[in-house]
Amino acid sequence: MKAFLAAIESNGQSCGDCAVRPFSICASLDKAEMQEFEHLSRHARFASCETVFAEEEITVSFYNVLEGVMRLYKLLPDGRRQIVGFALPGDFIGMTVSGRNNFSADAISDVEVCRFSKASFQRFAEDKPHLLRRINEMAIRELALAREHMVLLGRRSAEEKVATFLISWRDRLARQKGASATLPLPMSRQDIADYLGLTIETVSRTFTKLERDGVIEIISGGVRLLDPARAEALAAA
Amino acid sequence: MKAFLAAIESNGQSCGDCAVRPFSICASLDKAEMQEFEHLSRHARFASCETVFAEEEITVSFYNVLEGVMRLYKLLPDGRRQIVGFALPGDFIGMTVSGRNNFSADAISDVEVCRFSKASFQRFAEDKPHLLRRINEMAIRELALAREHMVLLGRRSAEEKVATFLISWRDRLARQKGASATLPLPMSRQDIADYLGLTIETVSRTFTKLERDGVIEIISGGVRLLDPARAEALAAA
DNA sequence: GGCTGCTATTGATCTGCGTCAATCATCCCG
DNA sequence: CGGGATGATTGACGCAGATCAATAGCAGCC
Repeated sequence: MKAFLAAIESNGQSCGDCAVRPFSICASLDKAEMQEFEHLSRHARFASCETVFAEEEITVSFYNVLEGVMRLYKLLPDGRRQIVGFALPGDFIGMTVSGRNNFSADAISDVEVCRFSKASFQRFAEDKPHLLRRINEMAIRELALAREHMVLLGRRSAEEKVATFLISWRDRLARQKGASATLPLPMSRQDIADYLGLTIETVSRTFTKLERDGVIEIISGGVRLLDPARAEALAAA
Repeated sequence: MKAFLAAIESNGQSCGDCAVRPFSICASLDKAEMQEFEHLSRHARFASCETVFAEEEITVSFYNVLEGVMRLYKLLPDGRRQIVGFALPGDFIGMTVSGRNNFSADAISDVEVCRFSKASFQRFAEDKPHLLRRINEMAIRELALAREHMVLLGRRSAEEKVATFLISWRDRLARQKGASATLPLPMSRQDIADYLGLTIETVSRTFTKLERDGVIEIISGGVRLLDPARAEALAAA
C-alpha cells in the first residue's frame, strides 16, 4: 500500500522545470523560498471523472493544477448542479474562509496537481507579503470572472451564453498554448449546460444552430471557430 | 469651492469610534497603524441614486462603506443590467487587477464612505501581512458569495430566488443590527429583479404569491417575515 | 384637495427554453 | 462483425417567466 501511494503521490520533477510556474502563485517566490516551498508539495494524479474534493468537506489541502482540466461545481439538495468554473493548469484552488470547501471538484481529463497541506501552506505564506499579494491578485481576478459569469447567467440568451463560453474558453486556452481556431472541449455537453445554466438539449441545439449559421464547425472532441468575429459579436452584445 | 469640498469630504469623527471597524478590513490594524491609516482616508457622502464610480473607469479610490447601501452592477451594451451585489457598512470595495473598475456602483440610500486613494492605500498595505491576510479573507468570502449567487442565477426558480434573497438579506442585516422579522428593503423592485435575473413583474408577482401563502407580509419599504421556516425551506431546496 | 410623476401591481398573451421521448453516433468488448 | 452502453442530436410539446398593457398606490407639490 505504501508503495502504491508513493507511486501516485510523488514530488515528480522539481519546481525548477515546472511549466505552469509563471502562471501560478509560485511566480512570486524567489529561489530560496521556492526550495522551501517544494518540500511542502506532493504531486498527485487523478483520472478522468475522479473526485478531487467535495463541497462541505473540511479543507485539508490546497491545489495547484499542473495538467488537465477540472470542473468546480455546487449541488442543490435535489441534485441540480451549477458548475462555477473550470480549473486549468496554473490555477490555485481550495482557499476558504470557513475551513470547508465551498464547491466540489472533479477531474474532467487526466489531471496532475501539486498538493499542499493547508496548515503548512498557511504557515509558509503567513509572513510573505509578495506571496500574499499574489494570492490576492488571483482571488480578485477570480472575483471579476465570477461577476462576468453572473451577467451571463442572469441576463444572456442561450445563444449568447454559448458564444460567450466559446470565446472565453478560446481566450483562456490562448493564454496557455497560443491562439488557435480549433478549440478542444474536454467537458461534456452536460458540463457546458450546467456551466451556462441551460439544459443539455438547449446546448446541443445551440451548437447545431451556430454550425448551421457558419459560425462554428462541430468536430470530434471540440469545435472549430469558422467566424470568430460573429461569435465575438454574439458574446459582446 | 475648497470650502465646499471640505464640507462634503472631511475626516469626520476619528476611526477610534468607527462603528464598522470590527467588520471592516481595519479590524486587522493595531493602534499605531490605525493612526497612520486614518490620515489616508477622507469621508465622503453620496445621496440616494448618485453614482459612486462606473465600470471601466480607471480605479482611483478604494472605499469602505460606513453607512447606507450601494448597488454594484454591470451593464451589457444594450442596457441589460446585472446587479452583482449590494454593499453594506463594513464592505470594502474597489480592488481590481486591471486597474479599471469591473463594475459600477451607486448609492441606493444616502451613503457615507471612507475613501482611500488607490496609490496610498497600496503603499500602506504593501508590507503588512496581517492586513493583506484580512483583505484576502474578505476577497475569498466575496468569492464564496459570488458562487452561491451563480447557483441561484443558473439553477433556481423565481420563487426560490426571491425566498433566497430575503433570507440572505435578513441574515446579512442580522450580522449588523441583530435579528429581526421586519426586513427593510431599500432597493427598488427593479434592483431586486436585476439582482435575481428576473423581470420586475415576476418579482412583484412572486412577492404577492409569498404574501398570499402567508410567508411574508409586504409593508411599506420592506417586508415582514411571517413564516421564516417556510422561506428558509424555499431558499434551501 | 387635486394634479403629476413614479413605482408597484395585476392581467393577458407570447415565447424561449425546459421536458419528454425517440433516434443517432461512437466506442468498446466479446 | 454485432450488441450494448453512453453521450449527442433532433423532434414534439408544455410551461415558467418574459413581454405588453392597463391600473393602482403613493408621495410631492401647488
